[in-house]
Amino acid sequence: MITIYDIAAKAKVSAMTVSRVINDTGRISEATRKRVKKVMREMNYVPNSMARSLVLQKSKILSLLITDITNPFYTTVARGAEDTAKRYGYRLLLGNSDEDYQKEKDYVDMILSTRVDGVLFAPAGDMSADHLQQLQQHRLPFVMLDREVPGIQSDTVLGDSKEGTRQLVQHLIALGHRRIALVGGSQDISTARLRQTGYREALLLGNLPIDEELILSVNYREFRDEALLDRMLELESPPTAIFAANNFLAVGIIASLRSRGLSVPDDISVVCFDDLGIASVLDPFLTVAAQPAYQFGEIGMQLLIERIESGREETRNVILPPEIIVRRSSAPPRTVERYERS
Amino acid sequence: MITIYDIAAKAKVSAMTVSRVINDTGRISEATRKRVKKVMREMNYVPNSMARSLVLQKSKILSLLITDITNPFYTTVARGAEDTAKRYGYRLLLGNSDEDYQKEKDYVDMILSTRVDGVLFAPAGDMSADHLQQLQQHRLPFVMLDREVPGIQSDTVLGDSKEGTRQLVQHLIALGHRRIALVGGSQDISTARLRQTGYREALLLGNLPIDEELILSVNYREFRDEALLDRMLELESPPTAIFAANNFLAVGIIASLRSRGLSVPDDISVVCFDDLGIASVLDPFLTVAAQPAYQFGEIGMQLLIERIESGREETRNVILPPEIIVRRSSAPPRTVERYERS
DNA sequence: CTGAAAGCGCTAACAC
DNA sequence: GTGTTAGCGCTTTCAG
Repeated sequence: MITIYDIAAKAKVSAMTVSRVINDTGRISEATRKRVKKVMREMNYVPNSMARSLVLQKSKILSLLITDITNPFYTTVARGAEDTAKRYGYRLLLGNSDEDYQKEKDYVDMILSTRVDGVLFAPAGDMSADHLQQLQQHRLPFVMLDREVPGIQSDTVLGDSKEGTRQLVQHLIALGHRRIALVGGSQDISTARLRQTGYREALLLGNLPIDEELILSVNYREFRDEALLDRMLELESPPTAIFAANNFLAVGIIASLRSRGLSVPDDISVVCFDDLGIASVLDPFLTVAAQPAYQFGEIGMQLLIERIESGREETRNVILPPEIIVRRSSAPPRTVERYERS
Repeated sequence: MITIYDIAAKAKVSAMTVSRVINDTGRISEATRKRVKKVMREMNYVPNSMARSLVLQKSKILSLLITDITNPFYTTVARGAEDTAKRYGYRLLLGNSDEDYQKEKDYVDMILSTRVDGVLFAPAGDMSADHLQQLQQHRLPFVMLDREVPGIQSDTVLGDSKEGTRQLVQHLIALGHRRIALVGGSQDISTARLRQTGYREALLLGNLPIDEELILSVNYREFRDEALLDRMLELESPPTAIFAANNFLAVGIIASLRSRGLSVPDDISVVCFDDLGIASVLDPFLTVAAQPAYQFGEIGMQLLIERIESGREETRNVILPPEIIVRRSSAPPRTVERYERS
């Protein structure tokens, strides 16, 4: 491995001079600078950023920890984060917690030992508090992304789950739906809670009763609760519409419904939070509350980097509103349809 | 920052002993081991992996460089790579070249200076040879992913572009299509070349003439060549089917066709390489040659790690065959349909 | 404008 | 079983 000493020897200067050339610091005569640069090129020298990090006590590495790298929402977040990190000269260490607290913990340990300069952190849920506190204990700056965690104070970039859900459910009500189900996420995730709250508020505002039998809490990542869905569909008065708390749930539910011979939206409407990426271009089908995912990543990174570099102390909390996009998956319920036609 | 010396002092041992406890090396009495561990816990000590890397001359960091983090194919590759890296105790540095040689170069420099142990590398194209050679010069192990680069010898994990394309085009021919267009990628990308070759072979095998007017080479990442498409559609004898060289192109083309009032597959069939992730669950529409993306990432990582850890010298080349999935976007051409019905 | 010495946090090699 | 010494590649500080 070639070091600055090799360069120094060949260029007949000291290691310090080489260092100064690399970092453009201090005064150096144009002659030696040129000579050193030439030698570096000839020897294919690449500075060792690990060694640099060790003495500088900063790594120029940031970590992005997300919960599902396969979900188009987080994929786009990652793109925003990556672009922005690169623009500011940071490298990006990627972590995927899979909504799993244990994996998340492993990553936090790894992040700490890597001495990254900061973390853009999408928590798996409320129990991530332990992990976040660990970061705080080590004075490692972080920005919480997409979800907040009770008891943890930090910069945040969040959507507006309650408001988006309210609008989506009100859209269903306006279409004439009276029996609207909620398939939400685990209640230890802030967005899942807020989406349930938004749902309840919308029903209240619409003077509709809240039926606990129409409320499900399942795993965010994948819908496989066929039995629960069955039970709901076999109720005396089954739902005519379903609000799914995220895109993956919606897709799973629609697949389930279809396998039962039910059609969306003819038999039942489905709407959800978060858009579907390329799927929506091919087939604009799902009515959604689309969130500006790229900006989640971009703004999150900017807050993080700014905090690292400026040492800002006050926390900043950004809320990015969703956009309701009405498409074919939501339609009036059958009964109303018949009624209006008659 | 807490170091092993702090731990050593408090536990009344030498730094070396602490190091041995951390790494589980050498013989240590159970008593001191316990004492040291206790102190480490009390002081919230986390080893500094940078310092460790510096002396060990290996970082336990691998780099994943892909060309489009937004494409479901690479997203799934990333998931396979990430899972596997984690399983073997490696961290993952993420890079996104955007099919851009300059960005790719920036990442290669960054990778080199980070002293990662290896790279899983999806090259932007043939001109990535420079970058790959740079890696070789520095003896940095890498595995080429998805695309090969002429003149570069290394482990590879590739699909079978020619064969997949041949099958897809033969499927179109079997449906009765005689005028089949190719919308392919830039010819400095190995998969784009092979897909064009497969296309030509299929036509030859089907005794169909090759019409250069039906062959387009555009940017892989996004279809925005409306004028070229227009020209093709206005030919005296326009295509009744289009083979798109990847998923994003297919989606772009379908959107374009629809904006012209053309329906897929009623007016024109479209098939492509690579599936669409969640989009295919929601709406199984596109006929595709689906590649096992997760395995691209998983096997690529395994080859890389094995090469790093075993020092294997011979190169290994894995080919993962695609699976043809016939769906609604391909149907017999109108004329034939009429003919068969009469 | 350039250099020498010291140290970032850790571990390999060698004592005892 | 445990400790000492030296050094990984770099930059800071202080001299000159």
